[in-house]
Amino acid sequence: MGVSERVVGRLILYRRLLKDLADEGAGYVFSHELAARAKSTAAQVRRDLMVLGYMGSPARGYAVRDLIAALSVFLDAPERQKVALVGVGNLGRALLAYFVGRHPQFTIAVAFDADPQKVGRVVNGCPIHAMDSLGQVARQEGIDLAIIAVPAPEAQAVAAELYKAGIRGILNFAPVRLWAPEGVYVEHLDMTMSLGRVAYFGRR
Amino acid sequence: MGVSERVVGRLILYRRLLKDLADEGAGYVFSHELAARAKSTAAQVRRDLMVLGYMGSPARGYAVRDLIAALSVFLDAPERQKVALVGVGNLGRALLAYFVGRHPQFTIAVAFDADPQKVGRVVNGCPIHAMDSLGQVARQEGIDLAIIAVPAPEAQAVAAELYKAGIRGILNFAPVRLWAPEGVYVEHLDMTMSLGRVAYFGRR
DNA sequence: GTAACGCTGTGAAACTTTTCACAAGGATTC
DNA sequence: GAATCCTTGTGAAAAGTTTCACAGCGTTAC
Repeated sequence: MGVSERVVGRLILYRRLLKDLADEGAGYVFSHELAARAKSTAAQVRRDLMVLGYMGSPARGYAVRDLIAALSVFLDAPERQKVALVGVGNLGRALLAYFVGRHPQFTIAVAFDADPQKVGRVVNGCPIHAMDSLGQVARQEGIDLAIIAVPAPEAQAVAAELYKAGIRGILNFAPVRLWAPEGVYVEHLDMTMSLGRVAYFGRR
Repeated sequence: MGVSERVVGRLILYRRLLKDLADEGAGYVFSHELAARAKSTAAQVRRDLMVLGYMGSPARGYAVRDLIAALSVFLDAPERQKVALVGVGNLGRALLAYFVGRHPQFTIAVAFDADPQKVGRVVNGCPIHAMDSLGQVARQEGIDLAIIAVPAPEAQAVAAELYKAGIRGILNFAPVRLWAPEGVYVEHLDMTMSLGRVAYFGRR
């Protein structure tokens, strides 16, 4: 029973929307309401939620709290996952600020940078280590996931070090298609490609 | 003849890979070589390239220079497209540094921020205007596209202003699903969703 | 009670995307 | 020049994803 990347992405979105609903005090929600917030369709929402096993009531819809709980059981690891950030340039610092605190299921536990000036500092509560200690520190800290925010030419070498350190997933911001061994999941977040697409479709 | 988002994304990737190949001095390339670099398959590459009308030689493959040219005719606007950045926080500054210079087909012509401290400054060659001048300045400068890098609660209001100013495409970094009018293309680049997916698939 | 309503869960249809498989054809070798 | 090789372009099959459509049901109205 493998769930596709698309479905998982939407489930993550639904959970966020449901948290907004909970904050607004909603107790129940219908698939078409969730769909309106997700800019999707009711049928799509119901189909996606099938993978959870959780069932809504035909008359009241989904209990917001319970559905959030079911989504969290499905999406989250039993324990908080530790993330390493590699590359503390402009983008890396922005990512630290963006992720720190906001997401209880992740901790950016350590960062790495090649610049000796940055090594030893603590940014947003995250200590910066030397790049050549990557493997050792990552193993020692029990890091599960990594975010790569280094220049394109260095990304593949960084990834190789991460694989050796036993990392299981990578979020790659460098505009390079990374090779990954069996069993490691890599997501490429290619901002240049995204802007290119906006430019293409933005003129019909 | 509508080309899908996925195909356009891969064409953008192929052009980047072909530029690398050109820099390495390659004159011709086979579909399976391009596929290896794109972490894809030869059949996929050939199918994607069909939309260009450009044809390779059965014996030599694709002429690198010519294929780059055909891709550029397909992907790029006739004139350089002007982009506005809205929100010059940590992420906005990182995006300015990331995009400026590197992409001849775009210019980040102006930026906007709500903080009066930042208004009037020039970051990476890009002048920062007040948020309430958004509509006026965007029209005046003839802005085609926008990048939204403001906090989530402000994103929809910013988008509404951009629509009024006649923008045609948006790249949205805020974790909010934006509503868009007919004819405007919005791409959601949701970093939290991406990290969530890495966390999910990174443990099988 | 009973009827009416409008929802969920889900088979099946429709549509989209990827992969297969092969005819056609240049280049190279003999 | 004929044979061989390995490629491209593309119909057709396969796989994947979304949408349709409706049976079944809890709730509310009367």
